[in-house]
Amino acid sequence: MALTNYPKGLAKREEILESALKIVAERGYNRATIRELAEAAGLSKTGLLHHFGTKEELFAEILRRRDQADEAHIAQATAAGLDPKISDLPRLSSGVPGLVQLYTRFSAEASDPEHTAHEYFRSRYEQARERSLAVLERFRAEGRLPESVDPARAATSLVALLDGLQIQWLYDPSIDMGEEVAFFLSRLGLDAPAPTVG
Amino acid sequence: MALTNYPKGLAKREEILESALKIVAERGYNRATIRELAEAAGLSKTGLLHHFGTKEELFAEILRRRDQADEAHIAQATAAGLDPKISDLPRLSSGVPGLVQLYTRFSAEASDPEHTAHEYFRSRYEQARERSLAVLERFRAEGRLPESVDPARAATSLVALLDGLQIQWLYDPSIDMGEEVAFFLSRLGLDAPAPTVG
DNA sequence: GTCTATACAAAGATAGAC
DNA sequence: GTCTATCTTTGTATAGAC
Repeated sequence: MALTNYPKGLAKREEILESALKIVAERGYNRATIRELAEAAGLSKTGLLHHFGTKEELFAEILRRRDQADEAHIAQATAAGLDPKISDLPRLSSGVPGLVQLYTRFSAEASDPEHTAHEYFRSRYEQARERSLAVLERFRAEGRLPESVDPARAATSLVALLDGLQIQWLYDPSIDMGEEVAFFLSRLGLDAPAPTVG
Repeated sequence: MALTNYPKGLAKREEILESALKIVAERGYNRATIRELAEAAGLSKTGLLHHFGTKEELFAEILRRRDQADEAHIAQATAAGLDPKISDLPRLSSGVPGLVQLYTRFSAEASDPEHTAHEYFRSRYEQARERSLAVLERFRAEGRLPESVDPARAATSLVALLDGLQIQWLYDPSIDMGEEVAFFLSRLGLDAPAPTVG
């Protein structure tokens, strides 16, 4: 099990991730077996495992990519002076059923401290809370967030809300995650305009 | 694969569920294999499967039991005139790591419409929203909930919050789910005393 | 390093005897 | 109603070819 940095290996990993992402997005996590992912990438089971070691590590990598893609979107929008809204977050990767399923299931599975991806999720949640907290504290400093709101509690709740909404949305796509988040933010007592990410 | 109603079968199923619940609660879902659950219940793999058909149905039944136990707790407290608080909800079965892991992972897995437990979760979420909505509308009628709050949105968010908090709590047990829920309810503008369930 | 073929273990499910 | 034996699928480990 490698993870080399040679050009050919890098390229192949990229190719594998891309086709795996497509399969998961289209057919869901349940149906994504190693054999299937390998075929889609045009190599044997073991050929695929050579690049990622285990199935779990492959999926962990897919989720890291998802995070990166979301980051990139936000950074790009910010650079373009678009001031991305927090309530737009669900419209990113959180709107792709297969990925949401992968993310939710994996986050439950990896709650076992022995799991390969445990540390990834632990620190991911920690960071999510910290980032939310930083945004809320900025609002506080700007006088846009009431003194009665504990930013730390609000940050944890916001992260939880995003996770929970994704699950319900899988069962009922008519749920408007963006509106729900906007609702929550408005209940925090944030004054207009709509709060931004960065 | 049966699910008979003969006394002996019923008793055995009860016994299986009880020992399975214990194993899942103690060691988590990942490590709970059919073989292990069968041994704990004192029969063979197939002996166990005879009673539930598939692994998935066994676990679905465990979750139904969890719901029923929670219901019973609430009903009992209500009968005793204790007026159970919404913010106490997380202290019920939501405080048992193995069960929370099972619940979360299963809810993600069963988002696939083909999954045995899909309908169970779909209607469970629907009911959870409806019940929350009913409570909030009662508060509205009593003049305790501001007109500015859309009860339906608040209900969906409340259910999502409970789900999301459980996941984060698996990774960081220092998160106080009860306090977070109380925080959310207070941001809805509910006046004291703390809102009750029934 | 990259990859294939073979072999293997564990899990869930099925068939049929008792 | 329960068991033994069998089958299939999944993920993984090993050996070795290019």
